[in-house]
Amino acid sequence: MIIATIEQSIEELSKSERRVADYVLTRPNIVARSSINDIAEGAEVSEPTVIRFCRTVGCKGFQDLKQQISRDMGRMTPVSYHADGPGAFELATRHFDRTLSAFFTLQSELDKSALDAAAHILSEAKQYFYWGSGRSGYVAHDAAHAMAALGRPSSAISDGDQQQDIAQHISPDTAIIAISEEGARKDLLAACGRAKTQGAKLIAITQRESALAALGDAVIEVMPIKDRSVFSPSTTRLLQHFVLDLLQARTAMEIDLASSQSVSRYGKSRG
Amino acid sequence: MIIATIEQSIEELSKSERRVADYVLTRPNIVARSSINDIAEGAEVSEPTVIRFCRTVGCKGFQDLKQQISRDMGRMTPVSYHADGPGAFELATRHFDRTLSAFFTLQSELDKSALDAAAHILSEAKQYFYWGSGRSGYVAHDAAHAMAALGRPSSAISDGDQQQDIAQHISPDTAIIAISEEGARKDLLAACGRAKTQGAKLIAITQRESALAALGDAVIEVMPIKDRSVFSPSTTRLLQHFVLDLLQARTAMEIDLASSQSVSRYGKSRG
DNA sequence: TCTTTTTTGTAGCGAAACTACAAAATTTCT
DNA sequence: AGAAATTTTGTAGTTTCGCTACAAAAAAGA
Repeated sequence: MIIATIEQSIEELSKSERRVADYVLTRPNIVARSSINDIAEGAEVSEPTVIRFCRTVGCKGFQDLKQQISRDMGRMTPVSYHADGPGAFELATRHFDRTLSAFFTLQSELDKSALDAAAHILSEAKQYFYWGSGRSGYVAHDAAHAMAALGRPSSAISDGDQQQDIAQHISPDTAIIAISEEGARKDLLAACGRAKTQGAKLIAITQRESALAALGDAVIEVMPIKDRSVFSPSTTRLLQHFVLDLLQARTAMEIDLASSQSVSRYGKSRG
Repeated sequence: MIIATIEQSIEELSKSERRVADYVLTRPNIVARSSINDIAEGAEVSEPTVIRFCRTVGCKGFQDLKQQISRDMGRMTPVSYHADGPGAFELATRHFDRTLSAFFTLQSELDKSALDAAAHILSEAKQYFYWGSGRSGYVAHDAAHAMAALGRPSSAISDGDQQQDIAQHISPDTAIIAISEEGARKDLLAACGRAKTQGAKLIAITQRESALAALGDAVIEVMPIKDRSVFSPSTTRLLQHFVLDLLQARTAMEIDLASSQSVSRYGKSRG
């Protein structure tokens, strides 16, 4: 943001200060590693002018300017991540690129309050079912495996019929975690709907505004990555894994918190 | 990704340095605006210890550390505000950081010739077995599922005994893809050894210099991510998934290439 | 237990950021 | 145009900061 600020306020600057601005704008990365002296020499002004420049563009001092520039650079880097360059055509590079940018996008779009809501549901449920079909089925199994470490019974079902059978007799203290890229599978939707009428809570890990998302008590949005290249690996399932890791960790915290609070309520009252 | 680097190298630090690490990790934003003195006092160590800490985690000095932290904070503070609970933002952020940096590391260390070698083996084999235990088992199943799209019989076995049974009667036109974080499971190693004596080819997806790696005809190195934080999601398995995606795509190309060459031999000879 | 190695802190140096003040340069007003 | 006022820029100096050299303390090994 500081870079933009400098660009905008460049007209209000004095002659010398403008030279500093030019110098900074043309090589921000270098400036972030330079001393005042370096910049004063480079822009051919005196050191205090550099400091005055910092103040005029809204920084507390030179250190502050450098820091804000670094921050900006951090924001810039991931966006235009080696879009081209030697070997950009190469398979591994392209795949890396695509995967990383998918993660960056997820990072910026992830709704943390939804994550909290989901973790809260899980912390209050007594048992978990992970439902997913096809490739999401493996994700479900993996997540159930990991979740078992929290001490609650958790299992994964990747068969639609089984899901429906279970939904018939599900108890209200159960949480369903439904995983689906598109969120449109009929059998999964039916099973989830049935489970909800039985009182179970539903956490949906799927695409925004899908039918499954509409059903969920908490919805963690994971966008399906469309990729029409000949050999299309499913990046989405990596994101699903990631989100479920996050959910597990968050739930563990939630449970931990709840138990320590109930301890203190009885054991550590002060007065 | 200095934050993740610090988290990962925390076990290699000395007692005092670890206190600095704790201090920095719990308030990175403040540290980015502090002097060495502030941090020395806050972490209750001497100033040189702080500098030594910077060096151990790979920074050039204290300034460099601050700058990298600022950069990270820029990356971590996207559009969405962290207006939600105290824990959620931190958790998600750190997890993103850790995951992305793992991918970056993998990218820089991935041996593409090993990938080619493995793809070549797969293109010549008639059937595939994916072997993995525990959490790697789910990875194996997922990969086998995806590989089936190439038209070769492929299956996943996550049980050690079954692996050994199969190894006994394996045919030489089989390729084993063994997936293991540590690469030290005895039953898996025994099965792989047996399969090799039967003439099968072995592709190892595991850590460098492990026992399993020593056995492999092609070895794709995936480093295990040590993380002793209370709730530790397995980033390594994401890398495994990724590498297997890459392998699948590369193999598809290889097969495609081989078939088109044999076509051209008869149909497109030039002269 | 004594030696060797590692870890941590003390003291001090040089450079860096910042301030106070004065000299130019620019503008304003007669 | 020329003096006063104002703004802009630079010089010199102060303080703080980052860093290094070295020594003390702690831990590990013999």
